[in-house]
Amino acid sequence: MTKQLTRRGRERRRQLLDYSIRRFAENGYHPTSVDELVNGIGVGKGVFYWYFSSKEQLLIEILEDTGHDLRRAQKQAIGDETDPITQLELGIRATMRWLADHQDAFTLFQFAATQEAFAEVVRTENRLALEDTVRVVKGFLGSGRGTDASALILANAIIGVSNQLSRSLLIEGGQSPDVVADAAVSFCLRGLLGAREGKRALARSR
Amino acid sequence: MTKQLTRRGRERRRQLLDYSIRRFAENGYHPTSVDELVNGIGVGKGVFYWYFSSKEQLLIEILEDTGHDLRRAQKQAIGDETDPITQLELGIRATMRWLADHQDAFTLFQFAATQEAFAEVVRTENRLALEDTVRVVKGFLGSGRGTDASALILANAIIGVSNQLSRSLLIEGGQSPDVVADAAVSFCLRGLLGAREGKRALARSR
Amino acid sequence: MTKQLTRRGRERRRQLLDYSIRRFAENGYHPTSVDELVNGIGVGKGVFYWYFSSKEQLLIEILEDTGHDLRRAQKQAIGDETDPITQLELGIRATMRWLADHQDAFTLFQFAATQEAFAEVVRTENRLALEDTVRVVKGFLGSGRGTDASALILANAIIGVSNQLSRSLLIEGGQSPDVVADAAVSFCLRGLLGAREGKRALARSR
Amino acid sequence: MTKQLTRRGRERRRQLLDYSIRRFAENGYHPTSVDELVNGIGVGKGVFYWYFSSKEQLLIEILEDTGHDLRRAQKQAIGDETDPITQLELGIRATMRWLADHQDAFTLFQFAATQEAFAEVVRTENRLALEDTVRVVKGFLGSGRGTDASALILANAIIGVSNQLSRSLLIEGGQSPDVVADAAVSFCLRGLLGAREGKRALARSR
DNA sequence: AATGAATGAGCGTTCATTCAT
DNA sequence: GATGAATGAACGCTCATTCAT
Repeated sequence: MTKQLTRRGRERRRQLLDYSIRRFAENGYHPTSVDELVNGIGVGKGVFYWYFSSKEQLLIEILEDTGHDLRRAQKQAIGDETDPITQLELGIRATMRWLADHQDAFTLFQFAATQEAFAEVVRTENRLALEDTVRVVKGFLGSGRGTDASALILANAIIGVSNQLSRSLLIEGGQSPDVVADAAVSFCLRGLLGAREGKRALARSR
Repeated sequence: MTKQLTRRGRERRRQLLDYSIRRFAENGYHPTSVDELVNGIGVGKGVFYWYFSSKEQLLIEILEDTGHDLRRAQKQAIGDETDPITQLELGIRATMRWLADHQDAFTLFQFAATQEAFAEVVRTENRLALEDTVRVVKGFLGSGRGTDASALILANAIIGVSNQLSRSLLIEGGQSPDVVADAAVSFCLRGLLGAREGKRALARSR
Repeated sequence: MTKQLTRRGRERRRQLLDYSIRRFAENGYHPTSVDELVNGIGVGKGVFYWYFSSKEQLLIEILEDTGHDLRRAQKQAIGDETDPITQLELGIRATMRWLADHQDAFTLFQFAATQEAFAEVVRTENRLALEDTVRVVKGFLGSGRGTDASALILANAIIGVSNQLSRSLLIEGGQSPDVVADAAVSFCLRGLLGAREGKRALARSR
Repeated sequence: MTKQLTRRGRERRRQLLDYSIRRFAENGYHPTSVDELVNGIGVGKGVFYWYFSSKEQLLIEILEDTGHDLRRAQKQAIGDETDPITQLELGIRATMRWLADHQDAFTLFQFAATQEAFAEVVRTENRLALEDTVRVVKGFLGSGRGTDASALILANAIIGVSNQLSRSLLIEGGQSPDVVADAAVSFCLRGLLGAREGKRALARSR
């Protein structure tokens, strides 16, 4: 299916991906023309279509690559840690560091989420990220009544806090990933601990 | 500056705004042409340029209108309530209800945030929303050392939770605004209460 | 369905049709770009797409217009003549005159017949032309066994002779439509008369 | 001039010719890219330009090859037959059989006749085919006043009948070459015989 | 206020051809 | 002989915007 590329081919492809991510994020996907991409790199227009079947497909591949890379970074950070609280903390820290290094990709996801053409990919990537978080949250909550619904809500809340803090403090506020991570971790842990207390209190009262 | 419009003129303008919001959200700002907008409404091309100086200006006006409307809804919900916790709860509930009714506008903000051309407006609107939230959070924290930095972080966390839960549970999950608001409120309150405890403990220890 | 055009609009459309017919025939459909067409007429490129949805659709409309016009000319020439032989002669003469005046259209049909994209239209137009001819031939043969198959063959033979003579003598040979028509008529009539004799002889022998 | 090829080279070239004839006929000359040709065969792009100097030159060679092959088939069918009527019949039968086997090539000629770039080759091939037919017709008419003009007309009529019947009955109608040939032969012979009668009557009357 | 027509720069994409390996 | 990569002009088409009526 995928074309077999020589080493030189793989480098060219990577170069196009990286440059496109940057320009799409800086200037917007639609306002950035294929012409601009190839001129920026200094190659002929045909090169683009040798490596990507269309501009749309390029962004799709960027989103997939990128989502995969973030999840990989999170998994690697957690390693074989078994305590859910530590897992959460390690995951959030890894996420902040990754977002600090890949702000452009983050912007592209935000954009792609608003376009029908990319909705499918974004949904898939979001689902995968959510599943990972849900898993950690469930480890934390233990099993019991209402765990599934609670875990989904809490996982979303955690992702919301992380994204918003990363955007406002890290990207716009220029703070360091670790400081931002501290803030996110402590807010989320309080939210989570309270949720577990609530669940236990509910269980005792029955 | 602003053109003086007849009643009929004001209705036409409103019609164009509403239809554009819907189409921009469904189909994307760039992929939706002015042609499509005027054809969809059934008027000639000139009409569009009678009411808006450009397509770009149209989206700017949408964003401003919309941001203003959300803040108005929040203020109205809070009314003259003075307890910060209740203020926060009323604000989050109003936000959820507004987002449920204006999902398209929400999508447009998300899109506009990624485009240089609209970054200024979005930043302004976000700043205003943040300031409102910060004010409530400060009321809650009381005054003291580190309040400003803490309030900014907490306000962002609250906004992050609200947005993410609205997106995933309300828009995609199809749940009712009030149920989603419950979840957001309880997560945020735990985060906030914990933060106040922490601050007090810190104060005592000095 | 079809856009309502002002008088000026109708004239522009006609101008585009006529110029395209000429350029497509002289230079080929594919080698002639939309740019060339609009530059040749001295209008902007958008004008083309105001009147035609695509270059392909333009040729389809040319073929339909043209086929309709030829049949109209033939019908008008035959008028209320009732003798089949005279009908045939009048039809062939009208055809030759029309082909002399519309050599470009003739070329376009020949081209379109070879392209999958236009095959449908060409088939339809050919069928209509053939049906008209078959009708005349049947009038000539009378009814009887094998008339249908014979009429189809004879009608095709007549069309083949007319087309080939028009191409080689009229278009390339530069002879007058009436002289070429004489040749076509006499060859076809001999072929037809012989066919009727044959049919009668066959009938008598039974 | 022509490159000296190894056996393998000759086979590759033949493979390219055959595949191109098919694709050009099915899909059109212009819409079929060199890329498609080499991918269809499974070779690299360079191979094409090793054997043919350009896509245009490829079609020219196809037309020449093909025209030569048809005339060869006709000559072989006639052999050393001396009776003009039998010659004509054998020629038409051979033509029908050849056309049945080479419908794609027939389509390509029809296409090429409409393109300035190939007009020269097509004219040459048509002239050669016409000369062969004229020779047979002259043999039939004998010599005398007006023979040349008559022969040209009759030869064209014969070719027109053959081509049209082949197209409509053989290719579209799916009938057998021999049945179609019967129809063409009998129509043409009646046309020819009548022409000879006419010429003799004319001669007697002087 | 409103329309239909027009503009023309610019877009995503294709493709015949070339060339280093 | 053959390949994968590259070129860049050209193509069909779109679209924000303007304008005469």
